[in-house]
Amino acid sequence: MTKAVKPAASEARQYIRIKEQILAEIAEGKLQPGDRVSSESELVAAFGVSRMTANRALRELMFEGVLKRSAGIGTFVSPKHLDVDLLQIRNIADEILERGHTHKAAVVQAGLMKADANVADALELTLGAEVMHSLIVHLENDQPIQVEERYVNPLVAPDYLSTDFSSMTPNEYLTKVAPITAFEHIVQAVKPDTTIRKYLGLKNDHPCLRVFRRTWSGEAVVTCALLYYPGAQYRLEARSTKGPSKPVAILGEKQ
Amino acid sequence: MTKAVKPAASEARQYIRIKEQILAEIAEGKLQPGDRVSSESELVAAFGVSRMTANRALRELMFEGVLKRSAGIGTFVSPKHLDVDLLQIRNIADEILERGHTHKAAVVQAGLMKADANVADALELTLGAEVMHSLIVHLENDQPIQVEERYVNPLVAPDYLSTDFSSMTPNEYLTKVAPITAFEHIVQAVKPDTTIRKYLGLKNDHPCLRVFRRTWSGEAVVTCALLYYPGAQYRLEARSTKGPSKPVAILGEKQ
DNA sequence: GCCGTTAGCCTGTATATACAGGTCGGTTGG
DNA sequence: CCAACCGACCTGTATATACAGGCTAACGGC
Repeated sequence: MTKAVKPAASEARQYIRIKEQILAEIAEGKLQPGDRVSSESELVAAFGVSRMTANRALRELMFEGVLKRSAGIGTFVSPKHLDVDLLQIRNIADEILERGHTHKAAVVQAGLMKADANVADALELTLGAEVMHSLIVHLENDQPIQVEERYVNPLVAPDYLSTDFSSMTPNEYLTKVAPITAFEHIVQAVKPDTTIRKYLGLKNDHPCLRVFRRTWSGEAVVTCALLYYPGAQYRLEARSTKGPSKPVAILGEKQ
Repeated sequence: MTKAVKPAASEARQYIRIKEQILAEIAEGKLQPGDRVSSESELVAAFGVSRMTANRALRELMFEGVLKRSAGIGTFVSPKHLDVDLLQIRNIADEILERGHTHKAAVVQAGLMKADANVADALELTLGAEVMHSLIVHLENDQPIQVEERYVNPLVAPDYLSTDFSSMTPNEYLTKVAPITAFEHIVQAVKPDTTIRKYLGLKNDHPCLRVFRRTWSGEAVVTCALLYYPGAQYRLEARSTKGPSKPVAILGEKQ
């Protein structure tokens, strides 16, 4: 036992290692929903950590919905652990073309800028780092259908700004140069500000769906974007893998 | 100094007390989004706890999206602290309770009805089949926070209507009788109609997030629901399993 | 005046230890 | 035979301590 000094040099934090191993075993099916996972003291022995560290790993996984714990019994893989990996990351251009319509992208703005606090935070870069920025309006049959404000990590996709967005959407390009390994979507209903209203050609009180989306490739954040959709016209679907294949009318809407 | 024994008899756990006080100060406006909250060592002094306990309280509030922390700077109130996790299918009651608030469910309507075309389609039943229907308003601290209009497949959950929804949410009950094996979420931004506005206490032009949600148990559709959230206050998060753990400010919102 | 060092505060991580209380199975006494 | 008890194991909470590394402001030398 090394004497309570620094544990793993500059390596991955201990509790992260434990979490990763458990997640890996769930991913490869070694641990099934309902299965019991190692107790805190078993992890102490296996990883050579203190119980508080094992406790933290298990507690966080419980918070994240992966595990369920109960005192006196043990820790178990949560039964409702669906593989949620796909929230349909679709290309807006493909969707429009599928409907038999034309797609155009109007680049309103594109250039370099220094990251402010929010952008730096979102891209996991330092304050003031140089990032690429673009503002694009997507048109379906020449009608605006989406406003896309995007910030791109130049370390991952240095050639972003020289892409021709009329032949390839930003998303398409970025997916090509850096395959997505993780993503995050935060969805809100908002009243769009005047700029967005102007680009989308909306009336004052028109509700709008705003998606804040970030994608990762490995450890690096590739890009984050604010996507504005005129609300009533657009829908975002999230499905588990076993979900439905056939689209269904949303209740409360006229067919 | 009391010697590391039992701290507060059988009373509220220390870290919960700290979390509750911070949440209370946010609720009553004493702490505004962006404000700095007490540092760990200040909490140590104020509550007479160890730093690890203060650390846990702050860390959990960060996980829940209430606070943002950065080493060397301090801990700050997150610009947004209400959220719903879209893919981690969470219970609205749990979420509210976690925030230290009270949850009540007001059953506005409940009964049997014949499925119209849309409902039959959504539940994968035949037109005119008998289905169960409920309209429930969820209240957080007696403020309406969600309207839930639900249709339930009687073949899967025949006892649905006799459930006591004050002690158990519909979702909770249905998950118990029929474990979810798949789900579908469709999200839209809408202008709520007068009925929904009335229940949520919203102004005319307030945007609203509407989630159309269906869940399966095996081959059968268990239930479908329309969930209305007051838009600006609410957000939905969708993440891949390897996604970020730390909440980030949404671009375009003031810090 | 400018720049670099430093001291001090902050969070992040990790350890060892302690006591509480829940659950379960086995042993013991009626 | 059954019930009551006990001990083993588990999680939950809390403490005190330690070292790391990010950030800032103040001080001092050139």
